[in-house]
Amino acid sequence: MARITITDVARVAGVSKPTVSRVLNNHADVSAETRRRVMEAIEALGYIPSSKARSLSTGRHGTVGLLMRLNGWWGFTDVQYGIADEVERRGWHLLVHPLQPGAEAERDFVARILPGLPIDGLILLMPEGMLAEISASGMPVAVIDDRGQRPGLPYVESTNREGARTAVQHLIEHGRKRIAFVTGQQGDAFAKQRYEGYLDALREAGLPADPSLVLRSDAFELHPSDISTLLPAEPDAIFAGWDEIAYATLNTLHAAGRKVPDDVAVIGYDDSPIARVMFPPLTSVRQPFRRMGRAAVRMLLDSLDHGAPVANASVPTSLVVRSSCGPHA
Amino acid sequence: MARITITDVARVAGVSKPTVSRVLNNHADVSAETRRRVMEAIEALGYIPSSKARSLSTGRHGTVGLLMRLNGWWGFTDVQYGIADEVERRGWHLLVHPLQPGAEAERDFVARILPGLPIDGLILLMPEGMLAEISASGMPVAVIDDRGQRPGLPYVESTNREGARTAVQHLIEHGRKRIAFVTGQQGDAFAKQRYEGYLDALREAGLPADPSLVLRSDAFELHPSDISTLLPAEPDAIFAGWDEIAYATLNTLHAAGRKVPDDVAVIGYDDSPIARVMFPPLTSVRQPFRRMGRAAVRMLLDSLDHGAPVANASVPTSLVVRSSCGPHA
DNA sequence: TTGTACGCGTTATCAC
DNA sequence: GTGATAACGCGTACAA
Repeated sequence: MARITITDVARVAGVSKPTVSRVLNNHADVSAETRRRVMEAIEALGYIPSSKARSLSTGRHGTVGLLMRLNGWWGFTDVQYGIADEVERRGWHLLVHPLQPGAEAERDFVARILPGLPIDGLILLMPEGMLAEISASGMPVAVIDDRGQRPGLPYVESTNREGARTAVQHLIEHGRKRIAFVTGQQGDAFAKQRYEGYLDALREAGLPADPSLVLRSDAFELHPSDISTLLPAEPDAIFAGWDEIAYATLNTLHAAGRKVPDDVAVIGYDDSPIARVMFPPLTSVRQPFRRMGRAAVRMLLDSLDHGAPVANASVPTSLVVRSSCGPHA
Repeated sequence: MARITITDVARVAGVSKPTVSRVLNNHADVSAETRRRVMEAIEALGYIPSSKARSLSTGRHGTVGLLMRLNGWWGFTDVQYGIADEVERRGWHLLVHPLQPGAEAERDFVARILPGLPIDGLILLMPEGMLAEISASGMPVAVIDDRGQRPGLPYVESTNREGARTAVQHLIEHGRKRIAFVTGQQGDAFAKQRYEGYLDALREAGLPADPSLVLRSDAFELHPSDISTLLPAEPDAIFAGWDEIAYATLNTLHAAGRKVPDDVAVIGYDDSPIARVMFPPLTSVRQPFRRMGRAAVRMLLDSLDHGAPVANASVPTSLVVRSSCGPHA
């Protein structure tokens, strides 16, 4: 049997095609009686609009794109769920495109692939280099990234500075006084902000900022040999820039014979899947990945739908308390 | 400036629209000379086909759907990457749709949402209940699931039985003789298959199958109080049905004062992100999630493109050796 | 408030 | 091997 089209609905309802279209798109200028008749016909026929025809006619796919890289980062799924859910809530769809690694592949993507993708906007998660080119290509974009501001583009970040402050406050509430801070990628905005939050908490508590308790490295990965350089300063707590560093910190402390949390409390950042199974289970700051995805969608679609101006969003973190900082206060 | 269409290309190349279309779609019946002229015009104009118009004309979106649930499972990203990559390789696209939890939401999905999605086929990852309804709705489907066969539907699984056998062989090669097996969800196919593989390895090595070394539960989560019931049988190795159970097993052994791997070796299944950070780091069987995603795409598109018959695939696991089974043999 | 006429860009059909 | 023409199903001026 042939597909049921808007023409069939119009015939059954005894109206014209455009009237059916008006009803479908909630235009105001349709009488209640006509609208009812049309709705009945739609229901009776089981009519479902053709997204194909609609796309051609409107010039829109009703689809938002999301790029995904090979080296799957554990938080990706959560961000994607937030995006997908918000997108569907607004009657749009989510297209996921795998991005091949390498600079050349990225250039190829912008030049040859992106223009052919059935999408009306793109959400970029921690973009590496090609942001400017994409944006220049005319594709509307929203960025989720906490490694630096994106002037002129809508972007979402989480409250790194406040999250870090909360973490250090937690340590202070547990009676710690000599609190160390370890991070890698010190050049990135998020690492700087977490350091600022660390200083904020110390200052508010009237604790001195001791440089010998701070290790900020450019590296992505920190090893026990790095972290152990902090031990002579006798910290009674260590705030790690993210959970992987907290893991290396725990190993360092165990190897040095320090008990966690009795001798040294440890707190991480990100609440990654590994936090729960560390020894001891790691207290950590959780980033609101789903909400960040949602916020990005809202910014993108608001600008697409009714030309909303470029906006930014900063969503708050929360603290997940386990046992690496000792018994609750 | 207006969009460049097939008409522009035809005009510049001095041919008709259908001829350009034939070139674009690699139809054989175009002379080499004409093809060259058309390609030149395409290049010169920077023409990019409209996916919108193409969809309407062909009746296809060129898009495959993937359902995603809220309770993000850690392996989802990998499967999705495999799917996305294979889909793009074949010139299709991937649409990700969030599935709301609850039976009612699932019914609503099949009845009202699915027919309106811009997709031509659907990949189901560990579907819960609605598989039959979806399949009955006429939407082509491929299933990735290792919890049981799906007669009449294309599905992908991994070699659970062989994977388990490899794990137990690994323990045997490390000199272990009293090897225990712990699993939950014993009713599911994958748990049964892993048990079979465990028995296979014992049999091949001439080791007795001691029932007091086997714990098969219906539960999803196992606790130290469950697992410790195995200890009186004095196992020198424990094969856990999956990594979460291995984690509970490690905790149980530590609490009982058994050293791992000296007294008892432990091996897991899945190579989940937590395996690496356990104490000691867990040796585990890795499932080829990306390849499973790829296989599902191939089955789905082959049947969509040239009506390939319903097929199944079983992709092999691999062993990731860490230190929970002692030094290498 | 409703209907007529047309365009969106492509592919398929059928001549030539 | 190539070209004219007709769909595909919907939205939208514009007219009534």
